[in-house]
Amino acid sequence: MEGPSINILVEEVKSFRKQKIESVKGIVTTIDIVELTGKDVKAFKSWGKHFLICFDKFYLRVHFLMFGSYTVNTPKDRPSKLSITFSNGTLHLYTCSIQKHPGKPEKNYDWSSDLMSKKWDPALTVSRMKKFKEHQIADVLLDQNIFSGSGNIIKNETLFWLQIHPERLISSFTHKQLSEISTRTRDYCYNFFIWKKAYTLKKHWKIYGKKKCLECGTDVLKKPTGLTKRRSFFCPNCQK
DNA sequence: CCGGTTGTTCAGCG
DNA sequence: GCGCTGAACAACCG
Repeated sequence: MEGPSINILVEEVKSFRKQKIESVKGIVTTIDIVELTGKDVKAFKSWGKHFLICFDKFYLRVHFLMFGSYTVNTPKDRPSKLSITFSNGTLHLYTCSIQKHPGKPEKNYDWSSDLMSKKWDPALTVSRMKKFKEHQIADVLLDQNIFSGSGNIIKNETLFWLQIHPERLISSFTHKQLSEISTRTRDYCYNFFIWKKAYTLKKHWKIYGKKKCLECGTDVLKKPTGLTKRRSFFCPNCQK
């Protein structure tokens, strides 16, 4: 699950904000769920791919990784990791990593790297990119400390949009190009958010999962690239 | 039905 | 203590 999806989740649970937890259940073992009962949720936040459930003196950090999912109200046909019931509904979390952290998330998170945040800072992003001169752009676009919330779909689609080869090194770009890459990645995240809410995300994929380049008809290459070895889909003709 | 994956963490090594 | 590698985990889709 990529960053924009977490922002959609935050929207979906808006009605639970500032509500008291009536009951909890789940198979999660990393936290003590009993103590959640009766507490008020102060806020739901996101940072990158992290979904944060904030309480007065601590917060829960939920990460959905590859296979995580959630539902609001309608449970799935298997036990949830954690289900939180309020007077007006229940949030069910499945197959995710849940951690409890003391204090406020503001102490641990810097939103200047979060692509979906109002605090996202393009100049800081470019300066962070420049520290990885000999790394491939595809790897840097997956680095959560630089592009918090970016994932493999966002990486591939943004690089195709920019007609950039995923294995190009950071050192091969000018400052202006790095700036362009960062702002387009942010723009793609906003599109992802809109498209996903409209259930038209897949329809907009131009390279991810494709066999032929939609621009020129060339066979799309599908290759594990860089240190991360995540699959890069790219057109060897269009992307330089 | 099998192979692949919208991802991260950690053990083990040199 | 570092950088690097591969394993482990997990559920759904085509």
